[in-house]
Amino acid sequence: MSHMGYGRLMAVDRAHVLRSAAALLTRKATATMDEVAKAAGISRATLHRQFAGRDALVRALEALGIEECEAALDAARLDEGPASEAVRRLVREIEPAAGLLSFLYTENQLFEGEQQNEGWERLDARISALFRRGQESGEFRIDLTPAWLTEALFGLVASGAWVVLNGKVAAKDFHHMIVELLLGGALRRES
Amino acid sequence: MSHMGYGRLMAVDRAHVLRSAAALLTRKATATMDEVAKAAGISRATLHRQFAGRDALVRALEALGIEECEAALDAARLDEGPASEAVRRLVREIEPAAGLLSFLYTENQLFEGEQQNEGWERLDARISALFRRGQESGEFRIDLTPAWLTEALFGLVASGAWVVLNGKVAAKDFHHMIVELLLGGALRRES
DNA sequence: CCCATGTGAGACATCAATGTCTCATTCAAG
DNA sequence: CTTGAATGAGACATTGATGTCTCACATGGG
Repeated sequence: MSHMGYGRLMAVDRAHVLRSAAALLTRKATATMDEVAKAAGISRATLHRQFAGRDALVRALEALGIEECEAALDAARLDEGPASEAVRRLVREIEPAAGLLSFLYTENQLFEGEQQNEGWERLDARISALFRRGQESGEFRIDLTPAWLTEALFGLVASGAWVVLNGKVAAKDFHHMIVELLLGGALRRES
Repeated sequence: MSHMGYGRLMAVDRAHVLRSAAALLTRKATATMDEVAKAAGISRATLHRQFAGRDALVRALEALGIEECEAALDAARLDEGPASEAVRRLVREIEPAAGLLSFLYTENQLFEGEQQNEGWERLDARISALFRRGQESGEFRIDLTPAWLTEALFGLVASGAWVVLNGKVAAKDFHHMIVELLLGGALRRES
C-alpha cells in the first residue's frame, strides 16, 4: 500500500473509468455494464469492484457532474462584473461538462426517487442568484423568473451538447449559440 | 358499437391508453408495462393485446408525438405573417404535446437505432424553414443557424414542460417564458 | 525467488420485466 | 336465453442484465 491510496499494482484509474463511462453513456444511455467496462478498457469484474452496481456508477457520475459544475461556477466568478459577462464565463466553463450533463439530464431516475442529490439545489441556487442579480442591476428582464432562466440554461446546454454530438452544428459554435440565444434571443436587434 | 370499428363489447380506447401512458411516462420514464396498464385502467394482458410490447408502445407514443407536432405546425400556419408571430403560434399549438415531447426527448433509444422515424426530419425541416424565412426577412439574426434554433425550440419546450411538472413555474407562464426567451433572450431591451 | 495484490475471464445464480398462455367472467347483440 | 367477443386475473416460461463467485495470471515489492 505504501503511502498512496492505491495498491502496489497499478490500480484502475477511477477517474478514467468515470470519464469513459460518461463518454459512452452520453452517446448510448442504455449501455450495459459490460459495454461500460469494455469502453474503459477493463473487465466487468473490475468495474464492479469499483462501483457496486449500475446504480452506484450512475450516482458517481451524478456526483462527478455536480462537482464539475460547481468547479465551473467557481471558475466563472458569478459575483464579479456584469451578470451577462458572468453568464458568458459560466457557459464557457461548463462546456467541458456539457456531455455529462446532457446524460444526467435524461437520466430521470435521478429525480424520481425520494432522495436526490442536494447538489442540484445548490447549483440551482447559485445560478438563480446570478440571474436575480442581473435583474436587480437592470441587465436582465424581470418577466422571466430566475428559476426558469436557470432551467433554460441547463436545457440549452444539454441541447447544445446533443446537436454537437450529432454533427448538426460545429463544436466551436457551442459557446456562441448558447450564450447568444440565452441572452439575446433569436430576434434581430433593432439598433 | 355496432357499425363502428370496434366489436360488440366496449373495446379498449387505444387513444386513451396512449394518453395515460404518455402522462405516466412523462412523470416516470421507467414505469413498467404493469404500471402503464394500471394507469390506463386496464390489465396488462389487454395492454399487451394492443401493443405487442414496450417497444411497440414507445413507438406508438413516438408516432403520436410526431402526429400532434405536425398537427400543431399545420394549425400554426408557419408560412403566414411575420416569422416571430408564427413562432408564437407554434409554441401555443405545441404546448398540449409538450409533456409527451419531453418524454420522447429523453427516450434516447429512439435515436440510437439505425432506423428512426423520419417524422422528426420532416418536423425539423418545417421548423428550420420557418427560422430561415425569418432570417431572410430580416426578423431573425443570422448568426444562429436554423438547425440550432430548431433544436433549441424543442429543448426549451421540453425544459418548460419539466419545470411546470415540478411546480417551479406556473403552467400559465409556459407560452410566455418559452417564446420570450427564444425570441427576445434574457437581456433587457435598451429601448 | 516468493508472496501478496489486483486483475481478467468465465461460470453461475439471481432478479425483474417481459412475453405467452389459459380460463373464468362480463357484456352486448341477436 | 344463448352466443360471441373482449377483458381481467393469474400462472408460467423467457430473456437480458446484474450481482457473485472462483481461479489463473501478471506484476511489483520484499
